[in-house]
Amino acid sequence: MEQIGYAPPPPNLDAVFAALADPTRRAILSRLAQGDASVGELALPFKMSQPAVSKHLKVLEKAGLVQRGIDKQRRPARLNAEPMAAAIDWLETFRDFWSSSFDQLDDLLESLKKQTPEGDPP
Amino acid sequence: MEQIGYAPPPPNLDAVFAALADPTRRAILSRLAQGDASVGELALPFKMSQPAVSKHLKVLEKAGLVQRGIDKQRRPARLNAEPMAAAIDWLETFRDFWSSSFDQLDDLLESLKKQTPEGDPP
DNA sequence: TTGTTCCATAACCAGAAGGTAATATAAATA
DNA sequence: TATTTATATTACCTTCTGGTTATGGAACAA
Repeated sequence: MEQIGYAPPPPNLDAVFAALADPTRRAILSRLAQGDASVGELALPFKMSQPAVSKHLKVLEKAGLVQRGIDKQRRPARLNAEPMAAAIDWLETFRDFWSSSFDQLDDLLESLKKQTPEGDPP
Repeated sequence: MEQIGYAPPPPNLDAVFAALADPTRRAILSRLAQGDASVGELALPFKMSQPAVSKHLKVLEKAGLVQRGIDKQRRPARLNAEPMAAAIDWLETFRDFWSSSFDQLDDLLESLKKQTPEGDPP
């Protein structure tokens, strides 16, 4: 028995969000939250070919969301949620903006009477 | 002055995560966190054509992350972070899995000695 | 050894994504 | 009215994505 692919790369938000953008992959992650699963086990409930699932797993793996093991002929997948924390970290920087969504429309109407204001981007 | 596109659609995680998967779009969102901006203002710092930015804005709009206004010839974009909350909600369901990332490798090694366990998917 | 199970890989395809340049449109300005 | 400004739209191109079938290889089982 072995383990491959040590030292998962630092979370790449591009890859992480892209991986999460597919419903099949999110379902796979949810499934893996209940325990490791082989490719075959994952392929069953989704009416999809086995190679398709292998592809999805590879996308999840490159995003660091899944690690693979080796167990006889199987290559069990295990959830690695750390990149999700990175995604949340990024999203949290916007937290201020969804607490005050009340009079947001009023704000918009108001702000547009003046000219558009400040700001220099990345 | 007017406002268009009322009643933003309920957050679609597919669209939200896909929108977030592009670094230009994340940069646009960060920029908008500092204040509304017109298309031209957004296009400047990114060395990209104006139509490209318009496309990105449309993706963000469909994901509900941005609302557009009308101010004379301008169509200022405003951040709407609510869909981010939905994204976080989904991600938070995995929170258990990134607190215990210590001996995760050991866990993996251990679990693979037995057969793969339980679980029935979506 | 032979077959079977589990998975990966290759080749292929249609459609979506991300970019461009060129053009059209709408509102402000001269 | 003519021009300029701000944005959208169109047409086009290339690359990526998500799926397929077919095939190959490794490990177990008979």
